[in-house]
Amino acid sequence: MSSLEFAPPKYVQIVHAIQERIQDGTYPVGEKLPSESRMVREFGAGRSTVVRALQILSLQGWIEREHGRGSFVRGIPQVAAERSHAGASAFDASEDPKSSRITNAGRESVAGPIADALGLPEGSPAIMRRRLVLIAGEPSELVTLWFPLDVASGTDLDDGRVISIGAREHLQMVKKVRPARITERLSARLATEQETALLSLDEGTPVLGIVARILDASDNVIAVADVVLPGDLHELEDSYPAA
Amino acid sequence: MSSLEFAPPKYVQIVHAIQERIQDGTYPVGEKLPSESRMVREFGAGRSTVVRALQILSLQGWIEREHGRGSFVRGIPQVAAERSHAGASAFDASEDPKSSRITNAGRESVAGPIADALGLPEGSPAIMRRRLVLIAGEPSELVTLWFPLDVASGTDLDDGRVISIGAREHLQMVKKVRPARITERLSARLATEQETALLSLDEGTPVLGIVARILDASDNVIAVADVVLPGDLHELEDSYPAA
DNA sequence: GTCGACCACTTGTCCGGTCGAGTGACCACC
DNA sequence: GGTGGTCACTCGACCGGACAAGTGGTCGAC
Repeated sequence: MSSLEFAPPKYVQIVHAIQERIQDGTYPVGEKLPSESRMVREFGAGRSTVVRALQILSLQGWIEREHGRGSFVRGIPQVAAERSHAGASAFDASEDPKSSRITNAGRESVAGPIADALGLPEGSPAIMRRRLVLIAGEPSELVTLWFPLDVASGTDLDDGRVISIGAREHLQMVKKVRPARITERLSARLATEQETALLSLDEGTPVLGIVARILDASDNVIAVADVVLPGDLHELEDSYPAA
Repeated sequence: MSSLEFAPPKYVQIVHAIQERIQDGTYPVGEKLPSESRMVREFGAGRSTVVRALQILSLQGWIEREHGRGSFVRGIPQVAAERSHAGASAFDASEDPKSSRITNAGRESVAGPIADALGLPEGSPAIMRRRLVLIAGEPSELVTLWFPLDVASGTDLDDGRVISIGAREHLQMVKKVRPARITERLSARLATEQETALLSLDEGTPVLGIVARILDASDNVIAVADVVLPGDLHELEDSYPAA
């Protein structure tokens, strides 16, 4: 197979060329790019092809286009450091016996924020699956996944044995449900007695508590992830543009 | 002035028309949109104008385009509920005496995470501006803004009097600095003695601690916001797509 | 029933052209 | 020195055309 078969479209080639020149300093931050008509000549392309490339670079944050003035280098866009989305991670994780342990699984009654998150009345039954995440063999995080009965029926989620592919994959495979969106609530509180015991914490240790609802495309709850992160072990990071 | 002067570009009109039809059910979710050439005829536009509109709708998540098949309705994109960005809010807020009180302001030495965040050696001087946020007259949040000396010079930030427009506007006006990006670190910890006193907390109260770096377009730190949210009063919310 | 060819339809890429709107520099006039 | 007009340059919107690549249905041959 000839390498010609894999040539990206011209507009993509222009995007890449300009990105490289910004990265290697040929086009310094704050400076003006060559005009569209110069680029037309340089790249041997049509103007709208060049414009298409420039519009993509503008959308991505590499450059800024000003009507009547030209295009200016903004710089290498900082890829928004993807916030460690604790809820998503908890739901997505595979169950590796080297780094986690299923503490229990089965049918339980829901209460408080979990009942709210599942949209069930207090005391309703749901399927619960709890695991302790270990780092270097030490308890680091407690994750409890909750599933509505109808979602969990026909799966192994209520069984204490390891599902090595993890709950999400298992659910997708067996029930064909796909998560579309996740909403999280996050607070600082003191660890409960149970959490203190399972996580081997000191009495009165502050934790980050995260309750994440895992929703499908129709906004039905397919799972709730209850994540407990001891304050002295965990810090969440986030990065976003200023308005 | 004739209303014609405010007519949006044609491609924007097409975007809006299609959005409305998706919203009112004319184009149901999952169904196929009319082809490009049909739209050319309907909207009396050029094909590339129609394509431009469709590409925007695709980028926004309203539709999905498949080569050789057509365009399909995805649905009304869930606007990611903007996470309450505590760091940004803290930096942006105006200083309204009805809802906040400046507790102190002036030159201080930096230490620990604040020194790190400012990129200064331990013990270096910086300008500090602390305010207590009140809700219904009760202490609710403690915000300490830190500024490098060079950034704060020539401003009123080290003065305890109220800057009603807020630190950010003041800084932008006086020093022409513009924030471009914000990075946050967030943890659960116990309130310090000072925080306990200022916020009228019980001993040993867990708080959400947020240290936000406010960066300009060249990634220089223009401010650090140190935000303390008592756990029993505050909960952060976030919403994001599942991968 | 299966497979391949053909066809109509569809989107993807690319080109070239025109006109409008905006910017900044320069020059003439007051 | 200030103001207004002009000009060259620049990007924004829009059009039309051509060819490539992909999809799905139909039909004929085996």
